[in-house]
Amino acid sequence: MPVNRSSSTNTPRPDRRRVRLRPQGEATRSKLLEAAVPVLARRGYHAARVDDVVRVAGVSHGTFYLYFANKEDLFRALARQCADEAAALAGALGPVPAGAEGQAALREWLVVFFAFYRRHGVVIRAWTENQVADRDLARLGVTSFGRVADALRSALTEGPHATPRQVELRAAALVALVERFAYLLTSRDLGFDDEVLIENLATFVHRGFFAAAPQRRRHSTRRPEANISCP
Amino acid sequence: MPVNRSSSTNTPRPDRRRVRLRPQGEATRSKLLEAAVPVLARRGYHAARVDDVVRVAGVSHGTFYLYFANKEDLFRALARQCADEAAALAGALGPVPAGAEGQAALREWLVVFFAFYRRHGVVIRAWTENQVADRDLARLGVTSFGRVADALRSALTEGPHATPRQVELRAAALVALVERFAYLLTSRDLGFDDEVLIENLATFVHRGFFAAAPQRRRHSTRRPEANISCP
Amino acid sequence: MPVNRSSSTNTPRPDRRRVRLRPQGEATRSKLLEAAVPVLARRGYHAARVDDVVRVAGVSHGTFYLYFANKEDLFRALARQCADEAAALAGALGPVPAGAEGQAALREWLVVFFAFYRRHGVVIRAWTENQVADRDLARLGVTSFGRVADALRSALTEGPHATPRQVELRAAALVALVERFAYLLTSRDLGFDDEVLIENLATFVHRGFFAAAPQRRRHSTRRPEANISCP
Amino acid sequence: MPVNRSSSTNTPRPDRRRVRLRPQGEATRSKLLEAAVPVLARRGYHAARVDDVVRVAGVSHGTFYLYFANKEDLFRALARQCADEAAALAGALGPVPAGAEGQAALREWLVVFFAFYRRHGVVIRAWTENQVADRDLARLGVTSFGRVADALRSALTEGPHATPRQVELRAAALVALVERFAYLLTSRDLGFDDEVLIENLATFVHRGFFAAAPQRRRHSTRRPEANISCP
DNA sequence: TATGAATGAGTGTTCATTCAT
DNA sequence: TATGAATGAACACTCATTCAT
Repeated sequence: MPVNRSSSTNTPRPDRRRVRLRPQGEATRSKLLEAAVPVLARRGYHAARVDDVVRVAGVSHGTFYLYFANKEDLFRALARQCADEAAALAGALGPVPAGAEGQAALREWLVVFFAFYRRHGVVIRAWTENQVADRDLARLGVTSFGRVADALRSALTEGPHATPRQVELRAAALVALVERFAYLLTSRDLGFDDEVLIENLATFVHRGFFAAAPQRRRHSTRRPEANISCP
Repeated sequence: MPVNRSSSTNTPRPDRRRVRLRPQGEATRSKLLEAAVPVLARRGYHAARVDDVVRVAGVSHGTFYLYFANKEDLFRALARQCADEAAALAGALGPVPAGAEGQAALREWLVVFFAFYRRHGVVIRAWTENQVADRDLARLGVTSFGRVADALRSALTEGPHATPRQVELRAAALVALVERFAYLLTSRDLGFDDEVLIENLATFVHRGFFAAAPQRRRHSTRRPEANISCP
Repeated sequence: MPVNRSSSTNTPRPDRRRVRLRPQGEATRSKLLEAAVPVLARRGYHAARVDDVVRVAGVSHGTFYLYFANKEDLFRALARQCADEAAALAGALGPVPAGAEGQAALREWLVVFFAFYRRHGVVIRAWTENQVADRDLARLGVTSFGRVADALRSALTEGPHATPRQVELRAAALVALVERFAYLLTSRDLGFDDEVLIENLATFVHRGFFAAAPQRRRHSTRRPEANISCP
Repeated sequence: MPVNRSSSTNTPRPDRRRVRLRPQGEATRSKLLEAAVPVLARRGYHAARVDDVVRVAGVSHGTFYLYFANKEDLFRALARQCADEAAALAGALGPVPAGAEGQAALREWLVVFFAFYRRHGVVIRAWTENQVADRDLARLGVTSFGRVADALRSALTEGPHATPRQVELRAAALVALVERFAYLLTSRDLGFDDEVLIENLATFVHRGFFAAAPQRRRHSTRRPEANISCP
């Protein structure tokens, strides 16, 4: 397995890439970007081969290097897309009040998050698992994911006794939980229906993290089948 | 990875591995196993090079193949170790009652779990992320991790309205949460002190998952610094 | 020979070989095929190194694997060429009557056979000596060589008392004899001139195998130098 | 495949081999020699691994080098055994008169030859196919086989018009024929019964090569099933 | 803009041989 | 005399990248 010869500090090599792309070029570039997603998803970043991407995209081997300096550059482009969407995602989470409308808002956001994860899972995992050698790229990941964490943090109801530290940790726990569920949902079949899972997760997370103060449950009238009763 | 790329009916390869090992051989095998952990941790399974392992172990390249048929076989051995410890880990979690002693028990178990994760993180991640091509190996992972999830499940207080399905999902959430925190704790510096993190996580998880029924908090007298107040 | 030593269910290797070749590619492929002949002839199949083949062909190491999946695949390609020519060879042997024209026909065929052997000796020997592990390949050998044997068999004059079994055995003897002489002729210097050897062999074989019925020799008028008198 | 690092012109390296062997050592040496035969037969000289020999012999890896300087040395020892038996074999062929007793004598000798070939086939083939790099070893082969050819030659009835050259060629043909049949008989199943094959071959060869002068066959009374009628 | 061809450093694996016990 | 352990050069094969057309 030839080692990744192109590191973060690349010697500037003759870059044949066009700066401005005509429609056809843009289309090819998109095809490659599209093709990269399933390939990376299936094999992971390290094991993904340019050859696979190229075959899926239906272009020749050489064409790849017309649009990307190297494998990492492709990943960088994908990461930039991901970062953009992550910013949008962070912005999409408004206040999550304690009531039923808060839970609904949370559920909607989770739906968006899962869709986001379904597309960018590889990149996200490469970020969350330190697989990225490139400094700038890693920073981009931290920033992007941090933004989402920030959004969650500011949405979290800070209990009266919660220190910033505690809120931070709760936000981290929440991100971890949501990310991991997204991973499980998208990668392997958990045996749970998507709808049900999201509904339950929303309930669960809303109660556990966003409810202003837990009420003593007395007369539950919800269908017990479809939801997780928060303990 | 030069894969027995070869053909239909090749001459059988001989497997020179020792069956019974003397102390010296056993020591070398252990050295290799030990050496593999940091290498795999640093590079991941696919990118880990046998060369690195043997360099860390301080043995020659050929020696490796005296003890393992190939890279995957080394991984298999590591996985078996991991599976054994996972079984022990699952057995180590007794009942987690609702009170303070329950939280203490949970914290102790988390300490053990984190130590376990620190050693076997690579294997666990390879399992949880489907990086393992080998069927049996994957099954071993599912089994092992499932055992831990089972232990958690049976320790979970099943609320009056909780269906088995819900308990299952809660167990999954719990495993995901704990595993992810272990990952974060062991791989990158979260900026949290281990002790504090574990203490907080124990509190957090205990309240969220194991408390029989949440009481309306009124006058919290705990040091707010050291704990996360469960919402 | 790094054999797909690997394990149960490996990631499928991709086979980057070109399907349709342009003239340049076709030329390179031919170069490799050509180069393989002397290399295999000199070292035999097992000891032949890909490195030698590419050095002789004057291409890089990687190029080899652009056209052949592995060493065995190269051999397979060579074998297919050989099989094709063997079929032609079998077809080239018409009836071999008892007279002088029969002997001449036989001699011509021997010339062709020897040329055939000179090119495909390695493959043929690998076949006749069971060096081929691949089932299909071995079958191809049996078929090809069998075809030649069949041609000889049907050309053999079946004496009045010859059972099919006997004819079959005689054909086998004939093939063995001719093959072995071809081997001796092409591989080491027997000290005989090619022309003379072939002429003698033709005479010898014709008399021994194809003459309708041996006549009592009385007054031989042939030049004793150039021929073997059949006993 | 590590190349054969020990050539014909070996640098004299510390030879730990005992000069005089005690009974136990002699026994081990014999075990190795015995074990080498099937291993070489199955894999051929180049592909035979010391490891296989050692496993079959049931001794340790290091023990091998107590008795043989290297793989080639083992082969040399085997070759010397073969050469000795070849000499005996050559001596065993007395005159082969034209009559029935001549044919019987020939058959007996063929039986011995086939047994000889069954044991030493690998060595013989390595000789006849120039697989031996060592000069002296190759010469030993030529000598040994030549001795057998000489025996056949001197046994051949030299027809009135046969020049020495012709006799030589006939002897070569005879050796080639017999050797190849021995190979076919011992290595793969021809579908012929051994007994029948030898009987037929004896008849065939005797008529073709040793009969003083062929008589015009008129009233054959032989069972046509069991024999090949010489053409 | 696109392509098929070529490259070669890198990596996994084998196996003859040596060595310490 | 015997052994298990260790070695490392040699070899098969991969794949990111460059290039000529």
